[in-house]
Amino acid sequence: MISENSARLSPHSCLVAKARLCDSFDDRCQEIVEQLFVRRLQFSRHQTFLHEGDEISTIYLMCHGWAARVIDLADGHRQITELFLPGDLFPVHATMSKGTSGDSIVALGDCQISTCSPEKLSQAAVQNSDMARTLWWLSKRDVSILRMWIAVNSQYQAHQRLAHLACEVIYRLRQVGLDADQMEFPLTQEEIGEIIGATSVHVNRSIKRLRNDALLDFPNGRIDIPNLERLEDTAHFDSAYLFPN
Amino acid sequence: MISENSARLSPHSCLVAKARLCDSFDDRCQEIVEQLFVRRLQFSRHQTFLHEGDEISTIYLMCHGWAARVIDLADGHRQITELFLPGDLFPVHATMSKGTSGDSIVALGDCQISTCSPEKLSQAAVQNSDMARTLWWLSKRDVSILRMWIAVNSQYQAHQRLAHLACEVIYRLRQVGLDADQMEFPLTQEEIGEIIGATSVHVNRSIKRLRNDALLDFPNGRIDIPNLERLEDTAHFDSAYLFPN
DNA sequence: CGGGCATTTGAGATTCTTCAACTTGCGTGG
DNA sequence: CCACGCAAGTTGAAGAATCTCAAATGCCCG
Repeated sequence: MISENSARLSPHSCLVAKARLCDSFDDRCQEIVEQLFVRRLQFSRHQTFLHEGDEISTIYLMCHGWAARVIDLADGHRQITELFLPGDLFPVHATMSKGTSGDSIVALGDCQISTCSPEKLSQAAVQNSDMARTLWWLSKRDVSILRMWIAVNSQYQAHQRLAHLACEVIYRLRQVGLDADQMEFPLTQEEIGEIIGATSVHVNRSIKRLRNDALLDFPNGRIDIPNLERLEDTAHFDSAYLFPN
Repeated sequence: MISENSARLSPHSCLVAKARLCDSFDDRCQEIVEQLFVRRLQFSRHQTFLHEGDEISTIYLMCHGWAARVIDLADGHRQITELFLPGDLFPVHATMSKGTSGDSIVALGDCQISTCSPEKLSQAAVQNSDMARTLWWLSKRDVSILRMWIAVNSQYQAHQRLAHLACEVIYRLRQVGLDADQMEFPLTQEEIGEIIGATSVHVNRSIKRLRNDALLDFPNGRIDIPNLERLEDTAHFDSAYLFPN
């Protein structure tokens, strides 16, 4: 699919675009990243990067595709707690802190990723404090998103949560130079429900409502936002938590 | 009040108790913490540690009392995204990454804290990689809690969310050697609602339900759990996400 | 063509919110 | 000591949001 090509970047350019938002990330850091993340891998939909309980032995850099961190609750409910888009490095904490994973990370569609061992990245962070600060900045941004998800999922109604998610995805992709209009949107309504905390039936009705208001639609596995500004209004979306500067 | 004394620890012992759970935290790290966190401060209920938009210039170590990180959403809703209990260090990310705060941190009751400048702590982390790894571990644990809050708030019903919160508080206090039974429980029903994402009316009815089932009550501003095991069952609580080892 | 997965729709039950009123405890000033 | 006010807890009733169960439709792919 030709239009897909524009969404396929060089292995590091997407991370670099994001990390450039962090003051500490300089040319030297970019060199380090380019030297460390050389191995390439592919994952296909539903393949897991990491199983719950696994010892974490790889740091991933998403180059193309989406993945999700999933918590399986004891009563059978599932919750997606993190979305990994192109340019995202994960799991960031495993760089500097050994341990097993408490939850799993699964591919939401076909993914191209680049990898590095925690040891090498950790060594780079110990030797270069700008690199260490960049990792802290990446983690801080991830945490900021987690906190916003708590707030949005706890306080907003389903159609607002959905609108907020859509806005976040748009902005996060823009930060790494991608355009959501021209990419696949790989989430099923079931999976959207596992993000915003709603059943797939209710997600379906929330989409219907936003579609009727000409705010949001998902035609042909893509996302369509006729009027982003109005969508942001209904979601009370403020991009500050994504550190857009 | 005499029974309160048992909840008042030496400035560092609570953090140390928690950090000892992290492999990297050794005697040298303990020395560093004790040398750095010397300044003492008091905060009283509703005082703010940090306003939204403030430049972060202090790292806090909670010695006694509770605080909360609060997001004020654009539509007037408020959400507590983090609870700071004795032994908690915050904001951890500010140690290694400068910037302004996206949300505020407020005292939920009278607090005794110890402080340190981000510069000094950051310097210690750059010079001593065990210290750096300890900070990463503390952050990883905080993030693990954030993810669980997303899952619980998104998937469970109000009485389960309340039960889960109660279990978490019990276990977190135990990790630093405190006993919730013998401490004040400083949250109003309104504030509980801002944590679990429910109105204070609904919180009240959820408490009533758990009280009727002899699972949980809040008599005289304290917490009473007649049967922790049964409370954990209704909350589907599994303490693994608190890294209890 | 058929099977499987995702989407869509309907109807009824449950959870949660809203609004309003009433109660309780507690400190403060007269 | 009492009166008052205020914050927090409690309760009722109506309505909105969400879930559950069930069925129908659409669509891709072998």
